[in-house]
Amino acid sequence: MAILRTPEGKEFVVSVGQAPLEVLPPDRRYLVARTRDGRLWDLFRPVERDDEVLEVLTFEDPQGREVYWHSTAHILAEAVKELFPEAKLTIGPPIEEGFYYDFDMGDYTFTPEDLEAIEARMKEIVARDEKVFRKVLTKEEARKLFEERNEPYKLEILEEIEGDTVTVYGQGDFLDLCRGPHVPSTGYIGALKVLSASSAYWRGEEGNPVLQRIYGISFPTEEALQAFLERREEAMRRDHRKLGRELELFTFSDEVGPGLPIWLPRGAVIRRIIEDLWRREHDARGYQIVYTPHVGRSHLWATSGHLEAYRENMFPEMRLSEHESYYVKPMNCPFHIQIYKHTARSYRDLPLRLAEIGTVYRYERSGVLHGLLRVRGFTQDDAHIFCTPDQAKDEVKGVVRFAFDLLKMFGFDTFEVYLSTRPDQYVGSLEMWEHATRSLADALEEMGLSYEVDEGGGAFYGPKIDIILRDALGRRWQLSTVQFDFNLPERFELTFRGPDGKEHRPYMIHRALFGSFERFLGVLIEHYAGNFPFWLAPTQVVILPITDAQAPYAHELAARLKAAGIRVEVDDRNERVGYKIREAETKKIPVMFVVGKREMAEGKVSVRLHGEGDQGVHALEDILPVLEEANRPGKSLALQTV
RNA sequence: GCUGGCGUAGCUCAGGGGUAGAGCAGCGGAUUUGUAAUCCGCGGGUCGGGGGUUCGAAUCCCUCCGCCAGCUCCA
Repeated sequence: MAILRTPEGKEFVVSVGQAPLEVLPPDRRYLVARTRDGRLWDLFRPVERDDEVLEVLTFEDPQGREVYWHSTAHILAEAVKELFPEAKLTIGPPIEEGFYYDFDMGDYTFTPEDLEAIEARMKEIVARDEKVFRKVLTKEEARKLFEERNEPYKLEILEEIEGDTVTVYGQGDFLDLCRGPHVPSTGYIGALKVLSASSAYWRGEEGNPVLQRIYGISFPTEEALQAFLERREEAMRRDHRKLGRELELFTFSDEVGPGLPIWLPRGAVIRRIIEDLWRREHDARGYQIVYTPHVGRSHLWATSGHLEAYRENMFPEMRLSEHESYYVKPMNCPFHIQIYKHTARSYRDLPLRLAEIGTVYRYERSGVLHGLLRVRGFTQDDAHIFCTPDQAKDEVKGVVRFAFDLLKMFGFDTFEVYLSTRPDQYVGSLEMWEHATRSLADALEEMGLSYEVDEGGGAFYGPKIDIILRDALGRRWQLSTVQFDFNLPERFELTFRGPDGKEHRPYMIHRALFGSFERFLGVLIEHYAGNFPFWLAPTQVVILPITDAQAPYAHELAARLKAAGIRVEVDDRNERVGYKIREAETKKIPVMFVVGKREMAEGKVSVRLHGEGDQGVHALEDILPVLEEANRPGKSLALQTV
C-alpha cells in the first residue's frame, strides 16, 4: 500500500495500479505529487510501487507552481494550434514568473489582436475542462506520430532523447512530446493572462529559425492574478528611466552616445553623498584611495590579457602612430597593479587595500543597453586587495561585512550569498583554487551566513562570492562581488618579500560593493520609487511662503537650515500654495515648510511631509534637530519625536 | 549583434499623400493667494538623419542612427 500525504498533513492509502486522483478528496488545489525519491508524479498516473510515499503539491510549492505554469503553457499551445493550425510547436517551459511557448510561424508575427484571441481561446479550453492524458510510446511510435502531425521540431527533440521510450502528454486534440507531469485537467487553471509576444531563436542560437514566443502567466485565483498584474504595474511606475527623467536625476544624449549616462545636478547630489560616505568608510577600514588614468598603452592590456580575453568588450584602439596605441580602460585592475609594483613590497605592506571610484568603459552590444542598469560608461566602486594566502579569509570577511554594513544603510535587509567555484577552463594551481575557495567558504561560515554554491560558476581566474539583495518589491539585484584573481599577479609577476627573505606571489582580490554608481542609483530609484530618504534627497526641504510678505522670513529660515547642512530651496514664485505644494509633492521633496502670516508672527513653520500631508505648526528649534538627525547616512525622518 | 515594434514641441501624445496640432512645461501680464493645478496672452518644430517615389512626403519605399520588448551576450 502506498501513502498519499497532502500539504495539510492528511494521509490517504492508495494501492498499486490506482491513481492518486481516485482516493484524494476532489480539491483542485492538489496539482501533482512528489515521490519519495523526488520525482514528480501525475495525480492521474497509477501508482507503481507498493512502498511509495507521495507528497501532494499545490501552487504554494515551487515545483507545484512549475507544473501549473507548464500545464498552462500547453493550453497556450493548444489555443495557438486551434487558431493557427500551421504553427509548429517547439518548446514551452515554465519560467521564474509564468511560462512561454515558442512557435515557428514562418514569416508571421503575432498582433496584439492575435494575443487577445489566443487568451480568449485559452479560457475556453479551461472552461472545457479537458482531461489531460499521458502516454508512453516507443521512439518509433513517437516518430511516426509527430511525422503525421507535421511537427519537425518535436522530431528533432525526439532524436536527442536517450532511452527507448518517450512520453507524450495531451488534452483534447492537442498532443506534445513532454516529460511532464501535468495537472489532471485544463479546468485546474483558475486565472490566466497572455502577457506579451516577442521573437527568439530556435535553441537560442543566432542563425537558427526565428520563432514567435508568447509569454503568459496563471494563478489559482483571479485575485492572485490581479495582485501579480498590480505588482507588475508598480514596477513600471518605479522604472528608473521614467523617474530619472521626471526627477531630473540623469539623462542620455544621442549626441554623446548610447549607454553613456549624464548625471544631472540633482542626481549628482545623490552620487556625491554616496561617494562621500563611501570614502569615509574606506578610510575607516584601512583602504587607501587612489586615482588612475582613463587610458593605457596597448602593451598594458596585452600583459594583463584583456586584449586576448576581453577585447570584444573594449572600445577600439586609439592609434597615435604606427607603433603606439592606447585603449580606454574597461577595468581598473592593471592600474592598481602598477601602484602595487611601483615599489618593492614586503609582507609588512600586506594587506594592501587600494580603492578607487574608477570610471571604465565597456563596449556592450547595442541591444543590451538598459537605462542605468546596463551602460557603456560607468564608475565602479572598485578596490583591489593584495594579501598573503594566510590573510585571505579575514580580508574576505572584512569585505562581506563592509558590503552588508553599507547596503543596510539604504534599507536593504534581505541578502543572498553565492559562492562560485572553479570552472572547467581555469588558470592557477589546483592548490590555490582549493585554498581560496576554502577561504571564501570559511569566511562565510564564520560569519554565520548561509550561502549557495554555484559549482563551476567562477571566472577562469578565480573563485568568487556574489551578494544578491532584494529590493522593496522583492526583486533581486546582484551588486557586491568578491573575486580572487590568480591570473594578473602571475602575468604582472607581482611579488613580495616574505619573513623568510624569499620572494612570494601575493593573492589579489577584486571587490566592488555597489558594483557601479550608475547601476546602484538605478536600483535605488526603483527601490525607493523615487522617494529618497531625507539624507539622500537632492532637495530636502522646500519653504513655501504664502505671499510675498513672507518671502524674507522664508529666506531667513532657509539660511538657518543651510547653515545646519540641509539642502533647502525657497519657492517664492508668485503662485498659490496649492500649486507650490503640488509641485513639491511631484518632485518628491520630503519636507515642506508652509509659512504665512501666522507662522511668521509666531516665528514658526507649518510642516508638511511628502506623501503624508500637513503635520501642524512647529518651532524651527524643535524641527531642526530632527532634520539634522535624519540627515545622517542610513537614518530616516522620525517626526513623531517632535 | 539578431527578431519585432516605435521615433511628431522640454514631457505625454493626436494627425498617416494636399500649408504641422492638443494638454502640461516655458515666457509675458494680471492676481498676493493657507496645504496636490488662479486667470488672460505669447513663443516654440528641418515631424530622428540621409536618399528615393510623387506636381506635392510627417504620411509611401530604401538606408543609417536612437529608443522599447525579447533573444544572445555579460555577471
